[in-house]
Amino acid sequence: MPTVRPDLVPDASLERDDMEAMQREIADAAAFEDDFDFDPATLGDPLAAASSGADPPTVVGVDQSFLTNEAGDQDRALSAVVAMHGGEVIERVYAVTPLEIPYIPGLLSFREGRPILAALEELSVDPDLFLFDGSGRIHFRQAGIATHMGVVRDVPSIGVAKSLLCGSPTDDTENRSEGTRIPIEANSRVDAPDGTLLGYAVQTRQYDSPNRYINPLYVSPGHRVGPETAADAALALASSYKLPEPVRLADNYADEAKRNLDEGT
DNA sequence: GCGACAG
DNA sequence: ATCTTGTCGC
Repeated sequence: MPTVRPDLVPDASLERDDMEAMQREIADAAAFEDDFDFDPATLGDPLAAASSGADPPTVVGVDQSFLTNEAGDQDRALSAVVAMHGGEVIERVYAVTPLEIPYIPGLLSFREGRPILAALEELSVDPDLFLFDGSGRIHFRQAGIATHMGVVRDVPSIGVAKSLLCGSPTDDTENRSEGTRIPIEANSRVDAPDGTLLGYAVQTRQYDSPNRYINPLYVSPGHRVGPETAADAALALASSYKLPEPVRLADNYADEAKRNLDEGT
């Protein structure tokens, strides 16, 4: 899994304008349609995959936690990576790297991209698909963190966000039933023609009760995955929880590794 | 000037 | 993201 586009590796020392210019380049280089080798039908049920003889893809979830120094400032990012194959965790790695810039909406990958790439260096298995905690094409310049990382490594990737950065749902997304997907289209805030399909609000889980409900996930193509497949994958990989299993476990692992480091200090 | 804003 | 107890509902 080499870095195919070293020229697009996020550089936190760039000026804002240059970061945005790079994001437009990334969006140009990205493929927002299916282009992968594995059979997407094998994503959900490992049993079906096994009996069909198809080899399920190695799916890698990525998430971050943050470490603070003595002064109480967030100065390091901890990137956690969990690799799964046929529903089983086959590898977990993490990396800690210094943080260079604050969180700025739209420029997340310039804050978290380096730590993520550092963690991916530690990974020994070959990923077939990345799942990131954040947006892909649902982004002002169609280059969210899932798109950025996917293009740099040229690995199919999907963005899974818990809230909507930009774009507009074509319908009410509140309190929908499990399995529902509502299109998210480009609006005036997005660098794409109005109405361009950017992704979906996907309801992976829902309660039965009438007086409480779960919010949807905002799923979008990162690279080499179309919007339908991105939504399909999120639904197939979410078993008992709202988040798809690879990202949920990466989430847990990021917290666990952080706790272990804090205790040793 | 006002509003919106992944993690 | 992170700081955090209790509390509501199944």
